[in-house]
Amino acid sequence: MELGKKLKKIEETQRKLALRVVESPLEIEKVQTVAAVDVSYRENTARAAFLLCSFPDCEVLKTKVVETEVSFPYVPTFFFLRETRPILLVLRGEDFDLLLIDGHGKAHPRGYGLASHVGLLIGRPTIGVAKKFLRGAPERSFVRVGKAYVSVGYLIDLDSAARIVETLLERDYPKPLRLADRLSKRGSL
DNA sequence: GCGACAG
DNA sequence: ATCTTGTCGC
Repeated sequence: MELGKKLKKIEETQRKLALRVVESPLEIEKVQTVAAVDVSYRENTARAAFLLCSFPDCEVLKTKVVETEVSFPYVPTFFFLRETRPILLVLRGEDFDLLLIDGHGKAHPRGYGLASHVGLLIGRPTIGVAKKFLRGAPERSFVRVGKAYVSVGYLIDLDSAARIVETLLERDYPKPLRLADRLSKRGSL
């Protein structure tokens, strides 16, 4: 089956899974640790970085890096096909109260971006944090915090997500994600 | 056919 | 995301 046809089927899957995204307030007082993940590429290798820090202080508690073969090309609005695997790999065995992901959650044409997909798979609260707006995102599905576009990933609501990202903001971008980005690109902090 | 489009 | 020189500004 050609790629276009496959993507059509995947679109349907995204719409179906979007219905299973749980959106609910998260008690910020109970958040003690926040994790962030980011992925960088080098030829056919994806390098996923995991960073755990305390909340709200954001003291780095742990870092981890794993590499894996890249399995899918980057296709806008199908970004999750490319990054889900490396992310699940680096998250294996890790624990945290909340996860920040470099990509959109509900701020997506079908209301189901990478952050929602990862959240649904691991059953933990996730927040989508992107640097750019994605054409086709539903009205009011995101909020601007600093320079970031924040949206609901899973098990959280937009209000809680915005407040948490606000708390972690450093130079207009959440610190854990900046560190995870550096970690994935350089291999160390 | 052309343009736009998370990372 | 990644490839990359010089250049502008604080």
